Amino acid sequence: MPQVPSTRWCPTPEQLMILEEMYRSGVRTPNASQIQQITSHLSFYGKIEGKNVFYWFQNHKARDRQKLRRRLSRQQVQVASASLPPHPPPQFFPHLYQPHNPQFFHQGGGFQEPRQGLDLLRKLETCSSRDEASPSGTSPASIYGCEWAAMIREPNSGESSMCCHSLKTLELFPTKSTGLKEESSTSKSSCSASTN
Amino acid sequence: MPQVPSTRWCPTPEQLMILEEMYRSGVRTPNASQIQQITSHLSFYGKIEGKNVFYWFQNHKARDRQKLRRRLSRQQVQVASASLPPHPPPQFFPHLYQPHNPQFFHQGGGFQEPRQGLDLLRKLETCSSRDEASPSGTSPASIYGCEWAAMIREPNSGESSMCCHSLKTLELFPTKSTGLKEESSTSKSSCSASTN
DNA sequence: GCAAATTAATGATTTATTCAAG
DNA sequence: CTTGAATAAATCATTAATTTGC
Repeated sequence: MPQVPSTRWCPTPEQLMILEEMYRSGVRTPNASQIQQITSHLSFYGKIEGKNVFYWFQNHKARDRQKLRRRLSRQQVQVASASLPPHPPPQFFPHLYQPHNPQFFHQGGGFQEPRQGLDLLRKLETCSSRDEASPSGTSPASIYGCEWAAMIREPNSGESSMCCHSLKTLELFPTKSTGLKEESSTSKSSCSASTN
Repeated sequence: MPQVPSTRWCPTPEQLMILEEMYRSGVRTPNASQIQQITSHLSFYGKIEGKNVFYWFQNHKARDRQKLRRRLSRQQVQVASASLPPHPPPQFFPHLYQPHNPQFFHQGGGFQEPRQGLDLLRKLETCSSRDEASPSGTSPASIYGCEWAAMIREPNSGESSMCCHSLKTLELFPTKSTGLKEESSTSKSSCSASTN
C-alpha cells in the first residue's frame, strides 16, 4: 500500500459536478448541517469529508471573488488612468450572492447567509448617522465625547485645509509608493465588500 | 454612477502604507491634533476622516497586542506540551460543541443565522464519511474527532439523518451522469479519469 | 512516446478583518 | 477596551497539466 496514500482530497467528476451545480444555484457558505448533508450525498461518489466540502466552497467563493475583483480592478485602472481622481473610489464588487434558492435546504426561509460580513463597511463610517439607538459604549457615538471628536465634528475646517500635508512627523514618511501586489489599489486594503 | 458609494472608509494602499509606517515608528494613540494632521496628510491620497484615523490606530494597536499574545501563547503551548501537560492549551475550548450552543439551532427557527466558521471547520476535520480513517496526524485538529457531527445535529428539524444519500433536498441535484457537460466551466475538474 | 522540469489549479492552512458582546 | 466568533484574504503545499529534451 502506498505510503503516502493521499495527502489531500481529490474530487471525482461527479462530486465536482454536483458541487459546481450547487454553487451555481447559489450555495456559498453552507452551514454545518448543509455540509453534513452534502457530504453524505457526495460520499456516494467517493471518499469525502465534511471539511473537504467546507474548503471547496470557501476556495471556490474566494477564487470567484478574486477573479471578479481582478477584472474590475483592471477596468478601474483604465478608468482611473484616464481621469486620475484625487481619491480613487474604492471599487466594490457587487456580485454573486445567493438569491436564496428555495431549492436547497429549506432553512430559515431560504436564507443562508443572513448577515455575511458584507455590509460590514457600512458601519464604521456611518456611525454618526446611527448614533441614536446606541445602548452604551459600543457604538462609535460613545467616543464622540473624546477630544478628537471635536475635530471631526468640523469637516469644513479640516477639509478646506486638507491640502497641506507638510507636517514634521509626517515628513518622516516618504511617500514611497511600494509596489503593491496585484489588484492594483485594492490589494491590502481589502475593500472587501460583497453584496447580499 | 458610483453605485452605493460604500458608507465606510476604505484606505488606499498609500494611506495604509503611511499609517503602518507611522505605527512602526511608534505612533499608538494620536491625540486630536495629531489625528488632524495625519488626516490632512492622508487626505491627499484619498477621502478620509479623522475618525478613520482614530479607529485605525485603535484597532491596529489592539490587534498587534493580540498577535503578540497569540504568538507567545503558542510558544508556551509547545514548550508545555514537550514537558508537562498541566491543562489543555488555552486555544482549545473543550466545551465548544455543547449542544446548547445557540449558534446551531437557528436553522429552522426563522432566526437569522450567525456566522459560522472556525468552529465549524474544527468539527469538520477528521470526520470522514467513508471507511478509511484519516492518516494519523495529518491535521492539527484530530483532537476533536467527530464531535461536530453531534453538534450540528438539529434538535427538531427531523432531518438529522445523515446516513442516506438520498436526501430530499439533494434530490434536486440530478446525479445524471449522462457523461457530458464537460465544457469550459469544468476545465478545472482536475483529478480522476474522465476529465475532458 | 516518456519522463524530468516547469507551470497552472486548487485543496488545505494561516492570518487579518470585521462585528458584537462583555 | 477586550474578547469571541465567523469569515475573507493571503498563503502554503500538492496534485494535474504542460512543456521540453531525448
